[in-house]
Amino acid sequence: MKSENSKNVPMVVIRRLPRYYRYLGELLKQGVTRISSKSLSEKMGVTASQIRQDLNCFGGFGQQGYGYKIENLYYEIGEILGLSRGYKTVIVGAGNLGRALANHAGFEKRGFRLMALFDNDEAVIGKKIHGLTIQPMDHLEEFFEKEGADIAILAVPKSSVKEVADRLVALGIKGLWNFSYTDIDVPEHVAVENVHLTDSLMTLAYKLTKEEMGSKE
Amino acid sequence: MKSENSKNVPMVVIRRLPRYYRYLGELLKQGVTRISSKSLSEKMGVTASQIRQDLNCFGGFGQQGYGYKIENLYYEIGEILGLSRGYKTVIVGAGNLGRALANHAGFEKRGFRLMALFDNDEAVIGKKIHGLTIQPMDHLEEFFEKEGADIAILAVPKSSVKEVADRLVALGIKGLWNFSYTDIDVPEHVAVENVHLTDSLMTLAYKLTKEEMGSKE
DNA sequence: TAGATTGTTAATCGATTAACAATC
DNA sequence: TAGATTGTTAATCGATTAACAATC
Repeated sequence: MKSENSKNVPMVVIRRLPRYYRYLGELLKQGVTRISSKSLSEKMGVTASQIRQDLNCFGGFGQQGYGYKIENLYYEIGEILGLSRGYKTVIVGAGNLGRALANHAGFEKRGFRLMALFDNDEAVIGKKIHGLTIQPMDHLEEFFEKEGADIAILAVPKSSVKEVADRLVALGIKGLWNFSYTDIDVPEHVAVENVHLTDSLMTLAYKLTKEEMGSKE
Repeated sequence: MKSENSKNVPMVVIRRLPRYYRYLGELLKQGVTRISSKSLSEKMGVTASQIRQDLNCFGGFGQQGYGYKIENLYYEIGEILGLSRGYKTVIVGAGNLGRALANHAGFEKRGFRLMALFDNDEAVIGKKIHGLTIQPMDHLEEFFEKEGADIAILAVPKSSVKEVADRLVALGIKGLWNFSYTDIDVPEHVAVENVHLTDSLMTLAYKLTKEEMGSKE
């Protein structure tokens, strides 16, 4: 058993945890109770070595000669990620994307609590989405005083994301999930995770392009 | 100048190209015409070495003693990614997310052509989104016969993604942009790019959790 | 020309895989 | 116990950074 103080786990390992979590959840749903790194590796298309190395960054979750108890491992990964912490989440920018994200089933299932939506467009303010009324941006400060929030989902246009991010940082936000087509610059203690959709689509385009080149030569 | 046949550029380099493209586009908009790897590296928070190494996977785009002509480099990266190929794109699954993606401004600006939306929910079929009428899934085969498509955006629930993906592969799709909360299994010649939103949110949660742990100890 | 900056090689760093002793 | 599989160390592989000769 390693120290709880998982100080320097490389980010590349962290980014694999949600995928493990996903596969383990699936197995659990199928009623499977234990699994070896070898058979999990075959399902996931990675090496068993990598799975064991990754998990051992956090502690000895397995049992020699037996493998891993799926329920336990699933729970532990959830804890590492902080899914039981019930992070309070707000959506800033209730356009098409913001509203779609509000209705995204997965987030609340994974323990995130959607508390409010904000926008400055009169056309959407007052609309009810996923049981919540879209509030004007002016209410942001008051909301943070009363309720507070851990995570803000940034679904605003590129042009306003800088200003909005600064405002949220001033209000004490802990993490920003950024969907705008630009990187944002925040103090080091604020966590940022970017979802650059256009970047991802361009990467897909590259793969097609490469495939086409390959077949022509 | 290296060979055009950019066969073995590591994926990790490819994934950085859209970000270069983004920064270069921004500079271009600001009227900047040339840049050195050093000053670009400062803007982007990466090393100048990495920029030069990355770009040299594709050819000598720069000029010693001068740097890179932004317009030229921007164009070249666009070509590498295949942005001028006008990839025909369809959205399968016109729920909240699918409809939001249809309205996403960035894609058409980057050369992707949205041709059609499909869904099997009577409640949305016939609705007009972004100038296109949502069609029933039955029309898929006919559409591919008449028009064809390169990329399908998969915004269907996890439960049907496997079936939908198989169907699209049978129709000759070249790339799948997968938004469902599951990995998909397709023949090797079909490109897949996953956008696992929940995975990304969990990664963000980890960062918050780590931050909190750190401040408590 | 002198200064600047690339393209590219070599050195370093980090991540993945292989191997195996420990042990359930 | 014997077989299986982990945890962990060592070996390999790949990616990043540093350095510098080439050259604009």
